[in-house]
Amino acid sequence: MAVLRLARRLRAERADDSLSDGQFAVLAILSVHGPHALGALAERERVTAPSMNRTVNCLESAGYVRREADEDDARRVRILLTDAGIDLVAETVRRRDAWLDAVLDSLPEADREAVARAVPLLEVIAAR
Amino acid sequence: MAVLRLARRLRAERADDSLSDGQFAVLAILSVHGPHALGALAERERVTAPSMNRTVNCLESAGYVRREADEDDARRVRILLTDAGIDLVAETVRRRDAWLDAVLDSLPEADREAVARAVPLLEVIAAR
DNA sequence: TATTGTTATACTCTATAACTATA
DNA sequence: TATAGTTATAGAGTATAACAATA
Repeated sequence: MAVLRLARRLRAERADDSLSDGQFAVLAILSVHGPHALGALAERERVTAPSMNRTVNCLESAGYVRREADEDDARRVRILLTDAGIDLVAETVRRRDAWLDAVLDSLPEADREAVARAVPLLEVIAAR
Repeated sequence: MAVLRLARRLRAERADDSLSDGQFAVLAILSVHGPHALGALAERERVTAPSMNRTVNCLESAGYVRREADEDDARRVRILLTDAGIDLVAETVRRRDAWLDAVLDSLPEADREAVARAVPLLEVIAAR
């Protein structure tokens, strides 16, 4: 329950309220893992290709991603962040970090260490 | 990121795939905090009254909640879990616990303790 | 013939506005 | 007149089915 509640709180801290969670998730993937084909994005987010196509269209209209032709296979497209997309991700990370920093600063040092020790374990659990 | 990912993984462990996250959240509230008026449910979940009304209608049709007239104020309704709703919450909790138990069992004792120490801190952080 | 991306269409969830009944 | 709940209608987001281009 604590994890579900905190996730909800974190999602509220974003840099552009006009974008949905799913749209942000795509920007985050592109930021961390680099350019993707449409199908690869759909698979990572576990949505259908048409659904991801719509999400990418929205992000493209907003100027946060662009499509490039794939050099080797003309059927495929490369979807990548624009400069505006890179900035938006950085700003959102900055806001979340700022919020978390403020909360963590209010905790005693021992509690901060306890949280820090648990984070890699949560990563392991989520990966299962 | 770890929290967001784990929350997503946990939401996947449910006892009835035909119900949405929002519908489950209402069952969880009724289970933990008892019967609620429609407006109180809407406020807790931060959705509008019409939206919550629809959610409650779905849960009522599915047989998981029922409406009772409020004794003191004829405008209000009491929304509460049916026996089937109580069972569904218990089964979902059981499944999530079983999944978490299996994952935690694979960790060394020191890691389990580290996770246990962090949980109340995540509660505190999420409450901010 | 299979694969990648796209378009067409429908369904779910949420929202705002308007309505009913009680206080 | 204000409040609690409901109904009517519209806007996102996702899904399946069908289509176009390429391998």
